[in-house]
Amino acid sequence: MTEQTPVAPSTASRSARKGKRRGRPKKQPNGGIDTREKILAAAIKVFAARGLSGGRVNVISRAARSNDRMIYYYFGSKERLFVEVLEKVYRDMWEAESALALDQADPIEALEKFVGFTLDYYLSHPEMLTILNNENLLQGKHVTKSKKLKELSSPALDLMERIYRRGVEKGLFRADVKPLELYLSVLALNYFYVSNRYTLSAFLGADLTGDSLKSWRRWAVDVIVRAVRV
Amino acid sequence: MTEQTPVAPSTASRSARKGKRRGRPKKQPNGGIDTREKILAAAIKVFAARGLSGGRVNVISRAARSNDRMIYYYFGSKERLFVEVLEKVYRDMWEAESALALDQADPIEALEKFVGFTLDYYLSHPEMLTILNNENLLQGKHVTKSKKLKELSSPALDLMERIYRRGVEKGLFRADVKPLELYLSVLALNYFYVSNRYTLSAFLGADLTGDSLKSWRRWAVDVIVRAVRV
Amino acid sequence: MTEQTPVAPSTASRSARKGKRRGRPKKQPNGGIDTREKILAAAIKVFAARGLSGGRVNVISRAARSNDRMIYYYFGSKERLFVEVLEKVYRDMWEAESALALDQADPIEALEKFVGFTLDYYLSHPEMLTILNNENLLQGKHVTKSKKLKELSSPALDLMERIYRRGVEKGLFRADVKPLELYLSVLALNYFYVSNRYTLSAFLGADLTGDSLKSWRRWAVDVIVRAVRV
Amino acid sequence: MTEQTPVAPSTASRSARKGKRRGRPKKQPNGGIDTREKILAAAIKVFAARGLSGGRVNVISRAARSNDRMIYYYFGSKERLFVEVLEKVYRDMWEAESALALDQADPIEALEKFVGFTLDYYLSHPEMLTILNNENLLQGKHVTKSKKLKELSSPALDLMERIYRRGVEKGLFRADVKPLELYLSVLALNYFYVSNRYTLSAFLGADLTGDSLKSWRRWAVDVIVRAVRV
DNA sequence: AATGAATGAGGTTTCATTCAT
DNA sequence: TATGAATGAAACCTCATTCAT
Repeated sequence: MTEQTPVAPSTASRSARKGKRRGRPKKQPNGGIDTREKILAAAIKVFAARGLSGGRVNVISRAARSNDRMIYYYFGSKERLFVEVLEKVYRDMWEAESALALDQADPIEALEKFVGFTLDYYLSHPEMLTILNNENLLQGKHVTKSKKLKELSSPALDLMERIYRRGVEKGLFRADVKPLELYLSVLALNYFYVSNRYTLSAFLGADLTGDSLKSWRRWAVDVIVRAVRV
Repeated sequence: MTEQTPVAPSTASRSARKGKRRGRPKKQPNGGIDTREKILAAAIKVFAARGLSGGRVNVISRAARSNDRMIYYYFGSKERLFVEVLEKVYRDMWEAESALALDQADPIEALEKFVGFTLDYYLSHPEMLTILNNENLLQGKHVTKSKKLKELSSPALDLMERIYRRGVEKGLFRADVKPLELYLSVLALNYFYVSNRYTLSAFLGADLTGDSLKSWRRWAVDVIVRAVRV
Repeated sequence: MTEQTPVAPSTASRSARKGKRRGRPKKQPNGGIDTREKILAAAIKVFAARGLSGGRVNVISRAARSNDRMIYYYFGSKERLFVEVLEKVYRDMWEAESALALDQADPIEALEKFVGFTLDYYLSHPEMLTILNNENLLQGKHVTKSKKLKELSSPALDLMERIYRRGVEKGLFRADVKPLELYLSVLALNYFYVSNRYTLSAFLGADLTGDSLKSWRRWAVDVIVRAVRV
Repeated sequence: MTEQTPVAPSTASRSARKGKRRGRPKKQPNGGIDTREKILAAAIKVFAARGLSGGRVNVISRAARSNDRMIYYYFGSKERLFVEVLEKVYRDMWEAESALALDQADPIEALEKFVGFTLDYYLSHPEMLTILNNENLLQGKHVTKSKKLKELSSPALDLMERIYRRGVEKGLFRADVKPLELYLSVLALNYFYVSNRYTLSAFLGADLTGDSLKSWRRWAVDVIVRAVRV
């Protein structure tokens, strides 16, 4: 599920319908809620691939095998659809983070697993990165608006704090580290690598998948562990 | 039904309208090249603020105190303008990097300075980040196209390689580090922090300037140094 | 120089403008297909009067009492609209030709009627000529594209073949004539006269309507009949 | 010299010039009048290939290896350039017609040669046809304006009158024919065939060159001769 | 719940033409 | 004579959105 997928080659002209089609229009209701989900899923792909302003309502509805009108029916506007996309993208990530059961593990090992998880999540959900980039472009405009997002917050940060504290208690980690900064560093190393792989590989002439990726994974773990180890 | 019918009074070719121009035209040629520069500068701002698809040609030309037409005169299309913007943004950074004179410095200190430089550059050139993000969104489409960009490459990577080698020679750094990964890590830590400050501060409820920024600067240096030190 | 700068007050996505619409929108849906027909009819007039490149989308939509957008809604592009115009113009002529019931008539008389019909059709459908001229200018570009046109073909050619054969059987016509060439000659004589009347009358200083037209009609019939008569 | 030739692939974007070019502009005067001729020649091709409204000033200047400005320098406007094109196209044809020395020949043979000449001229100067078609589209607008054109007139019509008179005198031709109509018929048969070859061959599925052309040539001569012979 | 039709505003691009040197 | 720079007007086309059924 890369942002390369369907999303339609963007050229397809919406219309040019011939005068033939006269028989009653074929409405195919399917329970309703289903359409909503399909639109949301399509919107994630499209916004991820083209950004907010580049993602066309039309392209989304087409990718959802529905029609423009339904987007307004369910979401009211393109922008509100985008907010829902943001919410879903975050919620999905937080759900995945919640499933991480690292509280019992050895702190160092927990750290390693957390780094790996982050990298894997970004790799398997690249849409998350581009959508966040977009939100950063707009200076957090929608994130700020969304009540849902403000109410929640990343379970991973809490997790990181717990891991860190246990590491300190066990005498494994130095005590003068801010868990938030540690946490952000994990994100940073992985976010950058995944998000910038296209421009990077253009310059470095090497693709950043395969062995390079494995090497980076080891390196990122190493950097993080060394950052806290006494 | 002859072709004579209403269809409007007009005239087949636009030239027939000649002489009707009213109000004195205010053309203020200035040697040409100047306009080009102004457009490029304006485009950097606008694309940085709104992205490629969100950055309106019209807004750019106005910001450059010129008119749409000149964009096409000098650049041919919005997209080619974007490519030039990309080129300029990279070139500017590489020029700044070239001014770094860290070859004589103590390797550790050189590393520290390099981290600091990167952070400062991103902070003072945030347009670089959003423009790169956009390019990543488009999967490096334009970077790949630009011959200029492919021919050049970051002086900083070379610099980092030299610093690292000297550190190893002096017995300060461990020998099993890939300079490229070290280099990317410096970028990653700073890129992420600056690029994501809006969404991050929305979630973390704290702004990431001021003291937080100072703290991050120290932390980033620390992370990098620890990553290579024996 | 942050992306915050002036650059205009706007908003990245157009949707933010919502709700500002003033004055009541006057949409007058009419079942749809009607608008399509009106556009097509208007397009015939406009393209006939100004050619493909001279025929402005804007002028067409206004003549159809609709708006530009609907042209794209129904036809996709100006060029596809032109193709449909071509198709319609041909189809209309072929329909008219189909109504010719000349199979029972005396071959000579049938020939005469056919010549007259052609002249009359061109006179009453001058748009046909200019549109065809345009297509010839473009070297048959659109005719070649249209599947519909390629599938069909002029009933008149068949008719001409039948008339000719009967004439030969009855010993009225000489046997060494190619019906296709005979047919083309009928078109040629009438096409030229009607199509070139403006330039011709400019040079000849006489208008080609009225008596001149009557005279030409007799002449054309005469030429064609003499061409085949034994 | 078909209208297919250079004329530039129409896609070439006029500008997108880089900021490099700083040295003094290279003016390469060449005697002046030469440029004028080159523009006129280029304009004939371009207007022939695209019509008046479709023929871009820019494309013309480029095809003439000059620049837009020179068109205005020499011709004042696109439309006046078109008028000159019209004039030249007519003048060239009249010159060719003047070279026809058919006054001594046998009337029948003269007729045959005249038909052949017309066909050949159209075939070798297809630009003539499309440019005339264009002028007809515009209802003779420019032809009417041009004083030069009105002062002159086709030598061929005079020639035809002389041939016809001699034919009548010799008892070869019937006496009740209007030479003008005879003349127009010659033009018509050839004009139609050459002008419509693209659309015709699209429908008839056969190209109209080669053998078909030879056949048509014989046929046209035959039609004309039969039209006047007693 | 679902959809075809309609639309205003504006987006990118092109055009003929003029200015200034 | 020649040319680069500049420009208003408009061309084609697209977008998000609403109406009406």
